[in-house]
Amino acid sequence: MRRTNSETQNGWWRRVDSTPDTEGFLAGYDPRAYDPIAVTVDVVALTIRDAQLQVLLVRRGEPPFQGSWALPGGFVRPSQAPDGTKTEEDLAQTAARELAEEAGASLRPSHLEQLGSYGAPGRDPRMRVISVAYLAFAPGLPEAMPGSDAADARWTPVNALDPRTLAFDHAAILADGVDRARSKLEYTPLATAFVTEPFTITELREVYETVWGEKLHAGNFHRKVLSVPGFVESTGSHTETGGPRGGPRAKLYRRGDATLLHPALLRPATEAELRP
Amino acid sequence: MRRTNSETQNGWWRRVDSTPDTEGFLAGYDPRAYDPIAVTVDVVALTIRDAQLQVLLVRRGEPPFQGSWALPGGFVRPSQAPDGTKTEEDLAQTAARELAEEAGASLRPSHLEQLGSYGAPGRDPRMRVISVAYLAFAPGLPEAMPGSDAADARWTPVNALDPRTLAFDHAAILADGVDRARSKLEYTPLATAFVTEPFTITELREVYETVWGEKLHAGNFHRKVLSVPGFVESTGSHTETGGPRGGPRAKLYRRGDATLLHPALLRPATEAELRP
DNA sequence: TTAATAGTGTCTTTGAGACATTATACT
DNA sequence: AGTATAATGTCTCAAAGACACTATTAA
Repeated sequence: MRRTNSETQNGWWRRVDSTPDTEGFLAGYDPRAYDPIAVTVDVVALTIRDAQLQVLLVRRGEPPFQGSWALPGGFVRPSQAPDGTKTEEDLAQTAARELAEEAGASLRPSHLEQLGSYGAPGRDPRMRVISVAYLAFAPGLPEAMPGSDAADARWTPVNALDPRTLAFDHAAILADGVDRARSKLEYTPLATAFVTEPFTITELREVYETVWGEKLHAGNFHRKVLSVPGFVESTGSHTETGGPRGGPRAKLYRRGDATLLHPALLRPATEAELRP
Repeated sequence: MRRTNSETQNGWWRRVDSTPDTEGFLAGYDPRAYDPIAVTVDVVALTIRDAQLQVLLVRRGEPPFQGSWALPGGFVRPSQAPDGTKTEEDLAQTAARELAEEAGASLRPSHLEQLGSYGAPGRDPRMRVISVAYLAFAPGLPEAMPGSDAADARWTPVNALDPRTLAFDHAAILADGVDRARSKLEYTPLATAFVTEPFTITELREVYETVWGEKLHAGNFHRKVLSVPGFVESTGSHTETGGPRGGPRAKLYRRGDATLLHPALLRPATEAELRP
């Protein structure tokens, strides 16, 4: 149906004032007379800790799904509060704010992108809720979770997670987020979002190995990364020491200016992914 | 902020009943006391007609943006209407329905995927509106638009379109949709969604040339398509006649069973796309 | 001294692209 | 006949991957 027709035809969004000027149009809506739709923003925040891909989860303190773990998120603030305060906020800003409030201001994701929206009827038992999911990459924090607005938030290894323990359809959202991360490593330099600068080529390779879940050939990976224009750029310095079990000191790099990798770092195609 | 906290802390979604059981929780919301957020679904429907990439647009009959062209779309139906009717509908179903109602039931997109959500404050002057955009591919229809629910709907060449004539932020949504289509042709067999079966390799090449906007080498393209497992499969038959200006009759193919192209059909990298 | 690691060298295979060639069918 | 097109062949170059090798550092 056309938006302009739906307003008058089915009464969902009723036009009280029938004059076609904009003023009357704006005043004519009375959506409060009908069942509302809520919009939330949920965040799949990924990091690498202890050589594992981990996701930030918060424990729900109230029903529904009380006691279950869930993705951090919250309702989108409407444009006007009951007290008249204007709080205009973009969806991405909402995602960043939710993340900071859940995990503490110290969690500054180095990458944040929209993942997709989830709006199946019944995904929230209370009402129709459309959730706009965001995907965040953060470098691994050596310390534990900093002081946080949410008492019960923690990083959880994705592999050691029973999907059935997640609230709502968050298991599906998480799976989509991990899929997105895996494929984005192929043709974007986003692996650098998981490490802190400066970093070594080996650290970068460990990002790929952790997210993809497979060992890569160190020598070939090294040469390949350096051959992609703009992926990384040298800092000119080395690590202070060699590895914990020996080996020469590694050269240090920072992020390059490329937005796409060309040629890409393709993972070997799995037959199962190519065919249904 | 955590979802469970936001409900009590800032009063956006007020809990009237403080007992923590689910029943009380469900009854406790009173979102009608606050400014609502509306959710719409808009569709970027692309096809190829007259060797041009075209998008389906509808003319708005009412303000805002009265007289402007817009993407087909409409409000998402809440789970319960005022008369008590339950209308449970998925977001993708909503997109398909909007498309059918705008362009007539004959428009059956051969591909429909979610493109992204657009929720910047002020993108709709009436109220806060979150739009979930979908991307649809349809084979070119030789006839004009069939009898339709919307009187003023038409296919428009994307290139000959002044973005300023589009309502809301639909120019940005359209640009994102075209970008997505261009890159999806590289690593998925979705070019076949723009043609009707059976098709020739030349028809498939014309899809790539039209969407990418550049000529491809016919011979190399031919060999490449046939070398990708599962992209197309032969029907064993030929076209009835040769081309309008001569040439042998072409073999006919149908879609294969691949979901990803391996190896992919990469377009030559533009330097401007790799660097900022 | 032993072992592990960073980084480089070499070879093979695959694939992309430029270009040529053959066969077919329309005007 | 002349021309356009479908389909295939050939050659070159780039890149991925397997493997080897050297240099450097920690235990």
